Amino acid sequence: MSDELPPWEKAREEFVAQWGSLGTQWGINRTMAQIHALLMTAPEPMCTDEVMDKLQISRGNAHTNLKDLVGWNLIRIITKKGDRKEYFEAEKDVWKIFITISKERKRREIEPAIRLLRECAAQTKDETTGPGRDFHQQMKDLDEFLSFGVKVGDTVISMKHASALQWAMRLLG
Amino acid sequence: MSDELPPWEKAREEFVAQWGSLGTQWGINRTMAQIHALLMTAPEPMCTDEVMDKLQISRGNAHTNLKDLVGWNLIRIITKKGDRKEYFEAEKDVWKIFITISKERKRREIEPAIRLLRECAAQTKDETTGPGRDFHQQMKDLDEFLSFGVKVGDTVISMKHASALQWAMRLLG
DNA sequence: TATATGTTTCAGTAAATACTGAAAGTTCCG
DNA sequence: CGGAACTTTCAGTATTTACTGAAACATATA
Repeated sequence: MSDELPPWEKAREEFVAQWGSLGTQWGINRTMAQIHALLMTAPEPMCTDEVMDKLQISRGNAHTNLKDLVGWNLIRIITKKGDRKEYFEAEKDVWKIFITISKERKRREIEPAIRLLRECAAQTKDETTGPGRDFHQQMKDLDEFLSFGVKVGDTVISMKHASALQWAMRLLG
Repeated sequence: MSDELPPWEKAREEFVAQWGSLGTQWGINRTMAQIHALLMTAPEPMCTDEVMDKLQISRGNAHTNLKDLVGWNLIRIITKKGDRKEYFEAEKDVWKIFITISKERKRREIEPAIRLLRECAAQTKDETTGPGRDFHQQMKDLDEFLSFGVKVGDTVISMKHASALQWAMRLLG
């Protein structure tokens, strides 16, 4: 019952474990981050049972988090012919991962915030003096900043990696 | 016992409540996000008791989260002469808030990730074939991407708001 | 020094979140 | 149809995280 791990798998296990911890700081649950790390470093697509086995987690947990990752567009389902199982494969291209995460965060986190800010600004648009006016202005400032950020973000994620790189280099240069 | 709220305070209460919910999605606890929202929209610095009262939370909770926000450099302590109480005031300038949050997230979330990636890359630097080599390359790609992102971020947050704006405008074309 | 005013800590508890495992559901195939 | 192979759901439970409230601590002032 000796488990001889290829040496790189040792590093991989550390990566998976630690990436999980880091994920929690980002408001991502540990298991989801671990599965993502596991698949990002998988030579081949993996099925649910393999994931369960590697991470020592239940079927329900593996299933839920795999499907959540599919929902984030960070992994996709692969089917092999003559095999009814679903296999999962992660996007490995760093630029594409970045774009995917940016889009999802924009949709889930930034846009709702902007809606709130506009709602609050609208409710106070008639305030023209004192604290009421300041509040209105603060809502507008935050809205403007986030909206502008979204616009910049949209431009960047519409770029090819090479163009974005070139553009960023000019900034650093 | 009627509580006549100035109309803008109605909007403010919604803002505080909702900002709290949004915060949880970012991995920030609800109370901390609410206090931040409260102080960002406070006409005057507030003391612990005022925060407790407005948000209906305990002294311990208020205290812990106020101090955490001070630790994030998002609010600062104000003392008034002839008054022993501590008052808290939030940074209201949107660009400064952005810079502060960027710096803290870099320190708490990005830098540890980079350390992990380098550690894992180092452990596999001798892998020259097959999955081991791919793993090594993936660690390097992720490292390079994040490190480059940090460099760009550092440049941006070292800029005056106006310069950053001008630069971003050029991108949007 | 005694007291008043405020701050900090923390053990206990409450609430939110994540996980398990088994049952129910689905699809394919003989 | 009947059952094998796989996926999905979800009630119950475990774990983590957040919160309370009271006691301990600190400091200024009478």
